[in-house]
Amino acid sequence: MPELPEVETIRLGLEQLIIGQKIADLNIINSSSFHFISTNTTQLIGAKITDVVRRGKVLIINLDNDCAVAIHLKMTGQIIYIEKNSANASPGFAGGHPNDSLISKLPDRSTRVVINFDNGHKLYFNDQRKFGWMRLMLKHELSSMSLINKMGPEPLGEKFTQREFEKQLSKRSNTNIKAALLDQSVIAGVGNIYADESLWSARIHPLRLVKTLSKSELAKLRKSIVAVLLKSIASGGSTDKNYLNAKGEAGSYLEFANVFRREGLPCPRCQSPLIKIRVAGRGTHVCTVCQKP
DNA sequence: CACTTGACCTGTCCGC
DNA sequence: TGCGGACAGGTCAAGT
Repeated sequence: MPELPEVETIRLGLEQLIIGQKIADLNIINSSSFHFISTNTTQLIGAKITDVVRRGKVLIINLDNDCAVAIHLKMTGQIIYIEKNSANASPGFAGGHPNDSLISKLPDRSTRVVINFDNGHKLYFNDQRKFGWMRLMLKHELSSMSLINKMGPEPLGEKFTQREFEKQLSKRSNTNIKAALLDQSVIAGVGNIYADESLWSARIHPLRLVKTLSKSELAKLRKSIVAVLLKSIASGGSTDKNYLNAKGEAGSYLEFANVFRREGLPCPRCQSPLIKIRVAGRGTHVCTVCQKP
């Protein structure tokens, strides 16, 4: 379930851990978890990592040649970096690895791919449900990948203005607002957790049709999306079951969540019990007093 | 065309 | 205790 804040947290971690490192070899344990798009392993071996970027929920590791590794974690994917001999204090993890118990367990049965660096450090791609993927591809083909070229604006980017938000939503005017927020071509990176949290914050019921929302409601919603995403990044993302950052650490945002996975508990604003319904095929958390249908 | 639903997977939890 | 089934949700293909 990694959404924008979780992928961004991983990106921030990888940025300090793997830039400049040289890839020695690749161990593909589950073949459907790693795709070669107009490429092969020779383009990976010996390449150095130059930078790590993100587009929506997609993580992109750029190499010092014409290739990049694109990664989608879908629901249960993890990208975890482990240093050689990391049980001992090492330069990257003074005092030991933040999650020593994890190290002794990797690789485990959810490990799908391992990237080995020439210094002995490793990058694990774990994915319990095998929905996620890594793709070695040519950089110039990244922007034409259908997933990316259809993506809407980055909600934390300068182009995510009120005018742009309204324009994007007008593409889905006849559907409910929750389905629209989950549509990556409307906004990139919002998933189930942050759709629910943003709608609660803006006091909008998830089933409201987009075309019935007033300008002021849409303004409140846009601000709520930005605020919720920023707060989650500051908390290291949300760990529900599987999510861990690049160092193997959980995120704490769910401690601050107002509605997500809180059905039966009192609404933090009005104290009436939160309920769980199904919208756009997803479990959806709502306060029907604050968020009028 | 616009929108909704099912498939892809595996682990966990619930009821019997 | 064991077993079947529901559930978790991101994206794409198929269906309405």
